[in-house]
Amino acid sequence: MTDGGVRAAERLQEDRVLLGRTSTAERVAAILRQRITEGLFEPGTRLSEESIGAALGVSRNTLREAFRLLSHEGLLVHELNRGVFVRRLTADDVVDLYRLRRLIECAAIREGGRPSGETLAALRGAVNDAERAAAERRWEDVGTANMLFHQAIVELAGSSRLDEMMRQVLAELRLSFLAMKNPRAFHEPYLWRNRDILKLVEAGDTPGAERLLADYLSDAERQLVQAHS
Amino acid sequence: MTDGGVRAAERLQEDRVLLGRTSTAERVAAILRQRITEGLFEPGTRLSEESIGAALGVSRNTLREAFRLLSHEGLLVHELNRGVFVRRLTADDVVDLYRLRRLIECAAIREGGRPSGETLAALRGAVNDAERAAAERRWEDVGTANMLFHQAIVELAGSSRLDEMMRQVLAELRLSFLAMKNPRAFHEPYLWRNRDILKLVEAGDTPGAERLLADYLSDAERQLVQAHS
DNA sequence: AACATAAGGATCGTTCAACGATCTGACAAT
DNA sequence: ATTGTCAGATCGTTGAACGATCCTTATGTT
Repeated sequence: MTDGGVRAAERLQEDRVLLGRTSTAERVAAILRQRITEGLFEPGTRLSEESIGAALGVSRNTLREAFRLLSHEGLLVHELNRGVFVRRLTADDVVDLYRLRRLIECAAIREGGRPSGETLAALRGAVNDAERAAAERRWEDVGTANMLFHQAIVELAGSSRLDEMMRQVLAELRLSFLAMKNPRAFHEPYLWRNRDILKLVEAGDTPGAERLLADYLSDAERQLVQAHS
Repeated sequence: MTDGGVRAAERLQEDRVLLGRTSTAERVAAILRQRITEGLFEPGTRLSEESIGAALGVSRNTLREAFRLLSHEGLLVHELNRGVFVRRLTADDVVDLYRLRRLIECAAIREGGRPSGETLAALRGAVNDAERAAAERRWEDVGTANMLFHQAIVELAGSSRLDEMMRQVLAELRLSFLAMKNPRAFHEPYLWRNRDILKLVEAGDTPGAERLLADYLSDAERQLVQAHS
């Protein structure tokens, strides 16, 4: 094989993740995740193996695997011999989740070196997506884009495990967003604040970005805690 | 019901978690976890559904649920249509894991308020267990007790989710301990360092404890990274 | 000899049907 | 009102089955 061929083959290795086929259980989990986060299944409701399995056309065994995936994400809670339920978050849960967000996101900004081109693109893309969604009055999508922005913030640290932890925190947090009756009033203001944070990150002003981020998180926590009590 | 009866019933609610029975899949996962961390299954080996299922006398479906649990803990990696393998940690993995340990444990010490009687007992118990194991030359158990000590450190923060994250980090880290050929030389020194950290925590010297802890983690990381390259 | 192709076996992914175990709710007995 | 009992619903687990995918080996081609 030529040198060029070797180099091309090496580059292809990066595409292996794109090639990742998904099992039926994972696809089922993705569907349920979507339905839960959009509020079709309210927190506390039980997800019957039989009815959902029949509705989706998958076997009980496969559905159970999907349930287990979502339980590990924190979206469902599994009670032995009783089934799985959509998680119901308490105010304490929200406090705990925001404690983790502060810890994870601030550490990522503080200890993350120069942002790679890839994450920088992700940050800008998330802000742009949020603005576009806001312009079209799709407030749920604004929330999603905002969350992707913060996921990208964590990527600054360059730790795959930290990324995974953040993913989990945000997945749970989505449940708490369901409690906000006015999505626009809740999500829209953070759009501007994210853009401000992005500017400081781009300028290399780490302490400033961390300060803005901390304020952001405190405000969001306050709103959500109030909605959960 | 009398007032006393009501109060007693309320207190019983705290015991509900103790009542948690375990499914077969969870018990199977516990067995496999034990076997993996004690090195019976070396990193990289494939765990066949058929042979292990037959050996343990459980069906393939149940075994697959156990595999999924351990995959989420990071002990196994699942490759579609190829099966599950005992995770093989790289030097990069060790670096990442220690970055998380520093973040989690230092934050727990820094932000944790007065230690509750319960966690204080756990901290002392872990140190005592480690010393007893060392006296009896059970070096693997010394390592286990040391890890329980650091788990208790994280409990200082009082965050159930942080506890869970730490559990996961330590579970993966166990895999890296397998690479150390001399368990005594590796585990024994940390016994004294843990006792020193405990003293400072008891004395309320938070910054001092954090400093000792950071040194501890740096040294351990260095040893493990070397063993993984 | 190097490469491409094909065949075969092993293992996984998924489904299905079945039975025992457990939970829940309702009704009867005290 | 409390307790005991029972039936229905649902979960936990099993075993068998079949297609899909991967790996290895054998075969053929250049």
